Amino acid sequence: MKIGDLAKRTGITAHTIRYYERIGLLPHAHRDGSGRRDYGEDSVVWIGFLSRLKTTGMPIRDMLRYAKLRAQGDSTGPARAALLSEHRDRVRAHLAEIHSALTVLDTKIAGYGETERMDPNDADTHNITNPTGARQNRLGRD
Amino acid sequence: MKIGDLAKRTGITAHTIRYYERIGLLPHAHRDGSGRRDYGEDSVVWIGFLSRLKTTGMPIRDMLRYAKLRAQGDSTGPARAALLSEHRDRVRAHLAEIHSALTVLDTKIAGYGETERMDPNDADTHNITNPTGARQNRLGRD
DNA sequence: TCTTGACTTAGAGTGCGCTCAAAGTCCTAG
DNA sequence: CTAGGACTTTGAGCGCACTCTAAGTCAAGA
Repeated sequence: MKIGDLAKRTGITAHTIRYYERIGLLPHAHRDGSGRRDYGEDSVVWIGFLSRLKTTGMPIRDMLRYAKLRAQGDSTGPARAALLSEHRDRVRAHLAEIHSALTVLDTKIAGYGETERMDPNDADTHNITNPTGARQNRLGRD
Repeated sequence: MKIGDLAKRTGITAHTIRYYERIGLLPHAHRDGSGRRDYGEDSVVWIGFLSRLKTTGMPIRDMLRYAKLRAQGDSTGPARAALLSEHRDRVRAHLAEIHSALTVLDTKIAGYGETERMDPNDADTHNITNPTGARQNRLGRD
C-alpha cells in the first residue's frame, strides 16, 4: 500500500505519516523498487491505535515512549501496561473535570433561557448577531 | 485587589491575566493612583467562568466571541446561549469519542495483564478479544 | 534611606503538532 | 511520447496559548 492509500485509510495526511516516521512514532517504512514507502495492514492498525491515544489527549512524547518500549520487544509488556494505565487514570480525572464544567455550562444555558424567556433548544435557530464576522481583534477568526 | 492577588485567587498567572486583557478576553482593568490594575470580585467570577470554558476545550477565539457579546449587553443573551449550547454539543460528542477510545485502552491494558499471567515471553503477541472488535497490534516486526 | 518585590510596558520566545514549500523523481493513462 | 499526479527529500512556517525578558516605576518595611 502506498502512503496516499494509507493516508486515506487512517484519516491522517501523508504529510503527517512522514512526520510520524521522522519523529519515530512509525518505524522506517519498507521501500519499493523506486524508493517509495510501501505499507501493510499492520500499519493501519498501529496508526489506528495511535489515533485513539491521541483522542484521549496523550501527548506525542508519551506515544513515543510507548512506541520505543514496543520496539524493544515483548519483555516491555508490563512497562507498556503501566504507561497506558497511568494515562487512563489521567484521562478519567480530566473527564470528571469536563463533566463538572459541563454542568456549570448547562446551568448557565438554562439561565439564559429563563432570562430571555426562550427555550435553550431554540437557541440554534437564532443567528448570532454578526454572521458575516466582523473582526475586531487580531485573534478573531470566523 | 492587585493583579497578583487575582492571580492567586483564580489560579492563572499575572502574565496570563495581562495577556487576556490584551486580546480582549478581560475588559481593560481600572487603575489605581499609580497606574496599577485594580480588580473587584466580578473579575474572579469571570475568570472562573473562562477557566471552565477552557476546561471543556473551548478555543480562545470562541471565548472572545462570547466576551464581545457579553460586552454588548443583555440583548445578546440568545446569541450567547446559542454559542454555549453549540459548544456543549461539541463537548458531548468529544466526550463520547474519548469514552470509546478509553474502552479500547481498558481492553489493551487488560490484555497485557492477561499475557503477563499466561506467558511473560509472549506479551503483546496475543490477539486480544475485544468487544469493540478493534485489533490494535502487531506492526511488522518489532 | 535603602532595599525588596510587585508592578508597568512592548515585544520576543517557547512547545506542541502539524502543514507546507521547493525542487526533483517516477509511474501510468491517453 | 507526453502530461499529470503521486511520490521523494530537507527544512521552513503556522496557529495556538501562553510565557518570559528587558527596562523601568512605585510603595512599604528595616
